[in-house]
Amino acid sequence: MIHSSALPLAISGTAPAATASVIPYCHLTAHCESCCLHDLCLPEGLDPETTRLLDHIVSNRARVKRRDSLFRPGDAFSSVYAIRVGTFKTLMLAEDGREQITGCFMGGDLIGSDGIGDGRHNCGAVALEDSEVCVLPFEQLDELAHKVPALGRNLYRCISRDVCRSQDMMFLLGSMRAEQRLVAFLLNLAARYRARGYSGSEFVLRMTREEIASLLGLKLETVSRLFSHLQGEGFIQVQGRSVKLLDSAALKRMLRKHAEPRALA
Amino acid sequence: MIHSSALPLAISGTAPAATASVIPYCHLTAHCESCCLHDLCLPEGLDPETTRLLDHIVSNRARVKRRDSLFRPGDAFSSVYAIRVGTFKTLMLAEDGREQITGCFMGGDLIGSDGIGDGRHNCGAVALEDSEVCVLPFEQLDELAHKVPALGRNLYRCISRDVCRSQDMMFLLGSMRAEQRLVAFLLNLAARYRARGYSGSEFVLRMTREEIASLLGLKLETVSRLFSHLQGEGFIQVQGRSVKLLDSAALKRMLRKHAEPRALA
DNA sequence: CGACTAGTTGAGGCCAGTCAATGTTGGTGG
DNA sequence: CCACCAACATTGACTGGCCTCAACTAGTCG
Repeated sequence: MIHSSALPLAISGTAPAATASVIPYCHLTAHCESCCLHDLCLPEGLDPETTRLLDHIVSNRARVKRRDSLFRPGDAFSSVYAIRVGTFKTLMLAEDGREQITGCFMGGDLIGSDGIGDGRHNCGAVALEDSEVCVLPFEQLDELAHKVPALGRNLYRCISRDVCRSQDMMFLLGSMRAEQRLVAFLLNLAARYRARGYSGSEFVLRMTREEIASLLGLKLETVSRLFSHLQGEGFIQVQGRSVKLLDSAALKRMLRKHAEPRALA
Repeated sequence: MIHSSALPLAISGTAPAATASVIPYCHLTAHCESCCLHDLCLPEGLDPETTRLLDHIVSNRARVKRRDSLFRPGDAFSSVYAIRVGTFKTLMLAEDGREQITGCFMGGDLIGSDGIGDGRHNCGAVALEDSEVCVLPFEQLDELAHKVPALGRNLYRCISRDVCRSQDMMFLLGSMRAEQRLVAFLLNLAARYRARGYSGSEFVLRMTREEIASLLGLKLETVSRLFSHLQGEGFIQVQGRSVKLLDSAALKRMLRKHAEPRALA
């Protein structure tokens, strides 16, 4: 059982008490300017001076332990968060407690922008491993953006990309079969790891089968079976959460057609 | 057959030639200040002076005829659009030409923000009936937002709400059964019509069964059957595209449980 | 060791998809 | 005005992909 509700919140909405549990992060090593994710994150393309200004906005950098919530659905919105290290899932809760995972985010991704709209977070964010985020109080961010147009632009861009990401996900959920969904998920992960300088053909999943299933609108047994099947076909190699993509070209081909009526050999 | 690709574009990306086909709209009746959608749209909460400034930004108001595209997937991004009158669907195209509908938008909604991210529209927007939009060139909008912080805030809010809307849709596609999806869709429409001063219990669908099916990740026959079934249960009344919600409470109850194990009578 | 979590695999059932026939509606032209 | 046609919608019969239920394995932690 995941006692997520019993675990202490790393950061919770605006409650001052909660921030006390934030483990202080060494500021010497944490500057946008020198951050290796610079080009994937908010400061992308900004000049050094602006980057330094942005650096001052980052009120604190927080560690979030595995399974802790960065924010929860319904929490008052105050900040957006840039992931420095680690991985997060975003989720929504049904009335009966079941969770629907809506996204998987890694270093350089900005999360929490869903709260700008009406001051409350629509989804929650939970760390999939011990992680670190830069806390960007939105008030201050917005203020700085008015002084530095380029930053405002970048912020719009980040949020807009979130819209696109969600649209892509709706496309996946609305029009792909189970196997295609998993393949699309794997290829998406691969591309994002590659963009971050890691191997795009060999990586470790941060999610359980159940979490992957939830994200893809499937059941865990189905995901497990699909992994086995893709391995059987020689397209991938799976060992628990370690995945190796053996034939990316073949995988990409699987996304082409909706349901090929079994073409002849 | 929908010859959408053969139909003239009302407005297409940045090509100046395309704007020639925009049917000029009577400017006398089209001011944000006096627009009845004022409170649902970008100028929400802005003071009269700012609203007037925003009004000047609206370079033109365009009529888009039924089945015409306002923008297409891959089009260069230049503007966002506020719907004045009518309804639009947004869609994405698979390689094989099939379309996946990702949203349904009506008066007051802002569409096109998916293009801010990387300068190209991720999805397309097609009018479901003869419609009118306010064209908001993003460059100018952004510029004005720097002078008027409140406008910038509203713009962030609008885009963020888009993120929430997409998340809600992912929740629907990922965790609801067919009937629940249709019910959620109907209740969502009802709420939006109500917010616009129309009846929330009796309205006309702007989409075909096939379009509704695509939006909900189903097939048209399934949607048709579900309509018949909901009518049979006495929850709604359907006649083609005219829908009457007879028992909203019962409909809302249907969204509660994932799959009730057939409770006894 | 026992308890628990995570993952795999099998058997069977059901929901929604597929295929197909028919009915309905709305626009167009004789 | 009606005939005609195409698009839209409904309904039935059947199928199959994914879910459900269940058993079993492996790894981890107190």
